[in-house]
Amino acid sequence: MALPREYTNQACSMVRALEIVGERWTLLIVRDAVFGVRRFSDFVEHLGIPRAVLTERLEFLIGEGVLERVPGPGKRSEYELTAKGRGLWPVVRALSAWGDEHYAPSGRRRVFVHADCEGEVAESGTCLRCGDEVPLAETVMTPGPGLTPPLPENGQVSALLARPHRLLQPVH
Amino acid sequence: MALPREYTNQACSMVRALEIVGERWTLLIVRDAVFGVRRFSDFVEHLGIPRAVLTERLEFLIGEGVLERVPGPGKRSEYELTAKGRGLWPVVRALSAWGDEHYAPSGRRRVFVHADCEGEVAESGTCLRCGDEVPLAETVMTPGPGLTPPLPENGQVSALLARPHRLLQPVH
DNA sequence: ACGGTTGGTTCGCTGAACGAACTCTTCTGT
DNA sequence: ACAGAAGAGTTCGTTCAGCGAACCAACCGT
Repeated sequence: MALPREYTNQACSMVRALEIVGERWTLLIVRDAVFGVRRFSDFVEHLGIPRAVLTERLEFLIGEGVLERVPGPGKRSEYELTAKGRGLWPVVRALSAWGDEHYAPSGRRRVFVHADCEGEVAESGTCLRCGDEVPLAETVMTPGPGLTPPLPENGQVSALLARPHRLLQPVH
Repeated sequence: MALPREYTNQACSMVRALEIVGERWTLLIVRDAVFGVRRFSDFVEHLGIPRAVLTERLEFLIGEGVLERVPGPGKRSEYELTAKGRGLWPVVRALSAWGDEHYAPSGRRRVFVHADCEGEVAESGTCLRCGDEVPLAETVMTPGPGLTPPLPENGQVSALLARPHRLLQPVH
């Protein structure tokens, strides 16, 4: 390919979007960030991504303004979604919904709930009870009937992420 | 990687979804199919995808039940979205919307309209005028202010796709 | 009969992903 | 204060998917 992530010069916004988040691992990193993962080693553990690839992707996403590096406890850096990155939530939700519908034989794996009113968040992003558009920070992830409990060998990040929790809330 | 499109064994539906449509080119093929592209040569022309890769992707998507091969005029085969494939429309819409928002300096490139009532289709997939969920086949793509008119050297498929038309309607 | 179009296949090349090992810094426990 | 562990990457050799140009076979209009 001419340049790594370049597609053709199409006048299409989806092409632009895919040039940012269309590479292997990238959307999974964004999803994990939405779910509260913030540390390098937690991404490595949870995703099984090669460390060099993770380094490159984080750098790239920071450069594109999807993530930003923030100082964590100690001098450790953590990675946090920007507003632009949080704007990818509908993409993550739509993909998860499609996967749930076609590849979850024993029912949905995750159900998202509006924290304020406890209504379920529909695929469109609105609350089925109150009808409002549910912002990311007011969305609670709850395990659905199809979610197999995480095995110990999948590491503790998996276990933490499988517990009901508010999105964007750091797992640690 | 262990297997080509395998990620780790995560109990996550988005991972499953990405194993199907997460590879380079795959979502662009789906988008083109939504926009009415049906022929091998049209995909090649419009996407600039290597023919061998297109062959492999089409085969894979058929195997996964996202596309199906239908006989076209002559003995030519064409590729058509299945119901499962049409279910990816929210993903395409969400990605396009994000791209439009962040990478379209002179305004949105494409605006989707509800054919029946002429209301605009929001990012959530509902019609802003009548409030209904707009099915794919009743959605009309119209060029937005940010759409640069396709150049002749981009081929005639680009030109056809830039004209207002109903989604899923074959371009030829 | 035959030149063009369509729908692929073949093939050598290159670059990205892989994973295991290594480095450097910062905590933590004693 | 010091040893060891953990965190956050870097380095490196291998492998494999994507690339593009060329090739091929069937069909189509004339």
